[in-house]
Amino acid sequence: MPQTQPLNQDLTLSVIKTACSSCNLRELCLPFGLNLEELERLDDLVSTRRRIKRGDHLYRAGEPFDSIYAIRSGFFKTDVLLEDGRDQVTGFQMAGELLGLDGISTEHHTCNAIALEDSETCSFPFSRLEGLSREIHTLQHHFHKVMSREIVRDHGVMMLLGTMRAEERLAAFLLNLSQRFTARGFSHAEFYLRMTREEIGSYLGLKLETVSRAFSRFQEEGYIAVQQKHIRILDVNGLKALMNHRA
Amino acid sequence: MPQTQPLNQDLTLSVIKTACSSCNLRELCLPFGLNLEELERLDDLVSTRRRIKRGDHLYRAGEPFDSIYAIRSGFFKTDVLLEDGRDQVTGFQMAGELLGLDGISTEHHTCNAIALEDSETCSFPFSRLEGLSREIHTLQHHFHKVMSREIVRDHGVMMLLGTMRAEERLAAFLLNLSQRFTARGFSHAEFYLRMTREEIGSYLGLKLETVSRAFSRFQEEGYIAVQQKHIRILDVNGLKALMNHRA
DNA sequence: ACGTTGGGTTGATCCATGTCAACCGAAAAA
DNA sequence: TTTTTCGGTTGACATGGATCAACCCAACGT
Repeated sequence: MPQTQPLNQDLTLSVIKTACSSCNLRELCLPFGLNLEELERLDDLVSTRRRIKRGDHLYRAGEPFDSIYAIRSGFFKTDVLLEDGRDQVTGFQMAGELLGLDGISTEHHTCNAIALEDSETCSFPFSRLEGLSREIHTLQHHFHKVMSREIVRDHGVMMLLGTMRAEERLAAFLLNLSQRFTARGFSHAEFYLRMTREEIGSYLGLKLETVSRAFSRFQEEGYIAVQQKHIRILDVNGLKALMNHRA
Repeated sequence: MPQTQPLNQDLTLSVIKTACSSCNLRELCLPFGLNLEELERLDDLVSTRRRIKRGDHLYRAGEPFDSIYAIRSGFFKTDVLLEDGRDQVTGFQMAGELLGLDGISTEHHTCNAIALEDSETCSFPFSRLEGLSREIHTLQHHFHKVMSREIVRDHGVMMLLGTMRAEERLAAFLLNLSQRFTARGFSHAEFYLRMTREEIGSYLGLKLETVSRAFSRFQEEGYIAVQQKHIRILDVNGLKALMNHRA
C-alpha cells in the first residue's frame, strides 16, 4: 500500500469546516506560502465544497465562468470539443491542482471538466479571489505562478504532440504521472490509471490501439508491468532513455 | 497597400516619450480598458523600450525572468528546445501581444523569443506590474484575462496538433493569422509571412516539405495565391470548409 | 554581372500510425 | 448464474506524412 494521507487530528472540531488552513494539500494548492492569518482570510472565501461523482461534469464548455476550482480529492480530465465532433483531452488533473483558469479569458468556460472518479472540489469565486490577491501579495504572486505553470505545461504538451513518436509520448506521460503522484506522497512506481486507453490516446494525439500496443511493448521490454489500469514502473531509466534517444 | 497605422500627430513633443497613453496599440495590449490617470501610472512603469534586430533574441530559455514584454512593432517567434536537440516553435507573436508569461512560473524563461523582423518591445518589470495591478483593479483583471487567453490559445494548438491533418492545420494557421492581422487594421486577405516554411512546420508539427505541398494544393484549389512569403487569401470559406470537413 | 546561399518546390519511396476487424476478459446488469 | 457491455489487446492492411534527393529561384555579397 502506498502511504495514506495523515488523518485530521481534531475531527470533532472540524467536521464541517474543511478549510485551506486545515487542508493537507495547502502546500501544493492555492494557499502555498501563506501565513496563518492569510490562510484564514482565504478560508472565508472558499464558499462551497462540491462532490462530483465519477463521470459527472464539474463544468461544461460554454457555461458562464465565475469560480475557479481546486481539487480536494479525486481525479479529473478536461476536454475541448470542435463543432465537427472531434474532441481532445487537454489535461488530467489531480488533488491540489486548479481547474477553470481557461474561463477567465472569455468569462465562459472553454472546456469540459469531468470527474474520472468520485471527487471533491473547493470553489473560489474569482472576483473575490482577485480582491483578496490585491491585498495579499503572496497569494497574488502564487496565483500568477500557477497560471504561468499551466502555460509552461501546455508548451510541454505541444512539444510532445509536435515532435515525439508514439512510444516517446507514452513514456513522457507515465513519467509525468509518476512524478505528480510522488509529489502527493504516493508511490512513484505503482499507480492506477483513472482514464481509459482512449482518453490517454486523445491526450497524446494517438489512437487507442496505438496506446495499447505501446503499453504492450513497454511490458515486453521490461520497463513496466501492466495489468489493466494498474501500472508498475520497473525501469524508470529505460523510459527516460526512450525519450532522449532521437536527434 | 494595406492600411498603415496613423502617424503620431505631435512628433516634436513625443519623440522620446513613447508611452502607453500615446500608443495606438493600447486597446490590444496591456493597457486595455484603463482610464487616463491609470494609463499614466502604467507609463511610469514601462522602464525601457528595446529594439531587437531580426534574428536576435529578446530573451533565451534559462535566463532569469524579471520582465514581461509587449511588442510595440515587429514580429516574434517563441521556441522550446529539448536536450536531445529537438525543438518546437510554440507561437508567433505580433504587435500588441505579450511575451514572457511563461517565465513567471519558475522565475526563469522557459523558451526563446526571437525577432522575425526588426522589432521594438516595451518592458514591464514584473514585480512592479504586480504592484500596480494590486492598485488598479482593471489592470489586474485584464492581465488575468491575457494569461487565461494564452492558456486557451494553447489548448487550440493542442487540438490542432492532436486531431487535425496537415492541410487542416495549415488552413487553421492561415485563418488565425488573417484574423489577427485584421484586428490590427491590416488586410485580412493579403499579408507577408514573416516566418519560413520550416518554422511554420515546426509550429504545426509538420515537416517543411509537407507545408510546402499544402501551400501548393491550396493554390491549385484556388483557396489562396502564394508567391514566396506573400499570401493572398482568395476563398476564406474554402479554407474554413476544409477544416470542418472531417468527423 | 556573377556566384553563392538559403529558402522553397516537387518527385519517389518508406514507415509509423491509423483503420478495420476479431477476439478476450472483467465488471455490471439481468 | 448467465448475459451484456465496455474496455483492452492483437493482427492485417492502408495511408498520410516523413525522408531523401534533385532542382529552382530570389536575394545578397563581391
